Amino acid sequence: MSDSPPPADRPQALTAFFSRPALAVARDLIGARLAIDGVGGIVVETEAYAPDDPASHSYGGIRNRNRTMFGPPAHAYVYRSYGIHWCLNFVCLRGHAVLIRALEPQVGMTAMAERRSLDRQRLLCSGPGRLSQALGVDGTMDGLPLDRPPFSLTLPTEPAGIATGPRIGITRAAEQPWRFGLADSPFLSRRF
DNA sequence: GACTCGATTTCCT
DNA sequence: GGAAATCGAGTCG
Repeated sequence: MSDSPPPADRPQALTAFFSRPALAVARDLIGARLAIDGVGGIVVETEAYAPDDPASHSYGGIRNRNRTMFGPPAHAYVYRSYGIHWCLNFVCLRGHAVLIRALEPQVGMTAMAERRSLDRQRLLCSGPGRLSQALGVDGTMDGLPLDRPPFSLTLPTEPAGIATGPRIGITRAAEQPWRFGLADSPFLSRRF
């Protein structure tokens, strides 16, 4: 056990964390530290999507595009939005997923600025499409496990002051307050 | 701050 | 074949 003890505890903890409904996971992810290839920051905004939710990709059953949402928890679900942007989600219970909408940049900000052709921190990751561009997320990361590189995910140790509100950019079930975030963070895609 | 437009994939008819 | 889509940048006022 002295050579290279595989930290079997961490991945299990991550799997357990994500083996819950998206609503619970989305709330508890606020304050987590996410990095991809050493580029990332603090999660400040999420949204929950569930199988019985008309706004969710998983609504209506399994399809080619949403296959990953029905796979094992603690994996990435990446899809293209409006044909232009990539969006990063984390798979929870079967058919549940959490959309990562905004980060507070902390590490690798040079790489982010380069990918985004921007230097203003506030705009680096304040939105799902921007975040994906800044972190280099694309379709090849769909289905990758979150407990191994290039992903690095550290769960929050203490509860944060969480604000809730209606989700953004959807037409069905738009009234559900399934958006979560740090109310006073300047890095939100939109204020609550 | 509000509005318009771009550009691609997926799914339904 | 066509509409809708978990958006962002640019423009106008």
